[in-house]
Amino acid sequence: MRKLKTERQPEILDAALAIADEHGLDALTMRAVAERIGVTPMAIYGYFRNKNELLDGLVGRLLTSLPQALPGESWDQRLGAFAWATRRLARDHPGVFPLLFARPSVTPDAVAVVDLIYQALIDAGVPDADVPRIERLITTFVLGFATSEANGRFSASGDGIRSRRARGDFPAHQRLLAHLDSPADLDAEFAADLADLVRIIRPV
Amino acid sequence: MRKLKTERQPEILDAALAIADEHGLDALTMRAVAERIGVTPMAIYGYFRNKNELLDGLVGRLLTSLPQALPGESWDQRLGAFAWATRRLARDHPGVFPLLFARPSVTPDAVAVVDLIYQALIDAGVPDADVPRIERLITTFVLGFATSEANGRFSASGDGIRSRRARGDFPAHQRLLAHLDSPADLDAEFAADLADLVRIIRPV
DNA sequence: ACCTGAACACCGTTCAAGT
DNA sequence: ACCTGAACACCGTTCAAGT
Repeated sequence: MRKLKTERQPEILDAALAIADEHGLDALTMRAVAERIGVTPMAIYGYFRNKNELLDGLVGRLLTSLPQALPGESWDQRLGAFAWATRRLARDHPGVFPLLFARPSVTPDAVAVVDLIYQALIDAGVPDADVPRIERLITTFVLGFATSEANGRFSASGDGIRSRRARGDFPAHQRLLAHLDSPADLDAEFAADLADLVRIIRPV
Repeated sequence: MRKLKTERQPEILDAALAIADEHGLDALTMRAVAERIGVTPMAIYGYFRNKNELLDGLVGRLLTSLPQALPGESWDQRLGAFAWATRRLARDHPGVFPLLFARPSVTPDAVAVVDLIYQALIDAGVPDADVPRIERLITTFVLGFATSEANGRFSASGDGIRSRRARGDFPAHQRLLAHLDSPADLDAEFAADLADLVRIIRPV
């Protein structure tokens, strides 16, 4: 198992991210990355053992770009900052973002993010024994929401499609017709969801 | 745009699902599917326009296998049935399940599932205007939880890895050490999460 | 009406060689 | 120490042909 070079790793990840952002995840090939940094495909293998490790590197890159906690912020401010930053990440990098769900992240970058959330929950008064569960609850939702947006899972149901389906034997759709095709202000929806989730956390 | 044959579609989807279940999503190639049903790769293209449509078919197959609502069940029974069935689906088909997040599902199968949840929320007393948002909130979490499990996002943090990371500058991890490596009874955790979410729904 | 065969333009990755 | 060139074993998909 040869030792990997690290010098040009950031440059390679930059190129990979740019390709995915511009042309989608499918266009992210070793050959394309190589061409972008002006090198032969095989040169990449000096820096990443294979494509999977390159994708892991990309996930790490996304995670480190999340904001650190600022001193003096309240726990719900810190939680909100994390949530909104995550969502913005998905909007900025819709091609790569879903990888966060696919690859279990135990890199130091990932742990740092988790630690931030743990601390916020502790400060909120969540019992120690419940903190890890609530952390998974929150991040699962936030990641899921952001991934849904990145993949178009929400927007595809707007735009008249769903209401057109409302005939037939979908009685609840029929009843809710007036509420189905709103242009879906996802900012407001996300804010409302976060408020609901915080109600779970907040000590009674 | 030639008309597709439909006769052998179920047979093809069965084969595709079996391959993904047995050898993972990466092994699901047109060539492998063809071989499994004893046909040339090009024969598949008579039934699915391309590989993407075959994957869409697979998603549809998963959705239709979710249980219908039984008459006489309370709204939280119906919601719970959906949630647990979804999670079992992810355990039975970890390779394909994450596709549910990737592909916006507006097929009749998908709408049927959504309609079931809409009705449960209506019965729970959620105001009509809030029902679509709460539906997205619930399904995003349930799908996210099940996908996390299927992808090993949760289990990878158990098994000592996380606690080993707890040194260094991760103070919250340090404090929670005793609670980090529990073998993670995910059944109990999922149940607790659902109970918390139902508290959002249940009218005060 | 349904399927096959051969071919094309790609992949990720290996190995041995070059400077 | 770092990179290249050629090759291998795959992909999805096209087109024209077979029965």
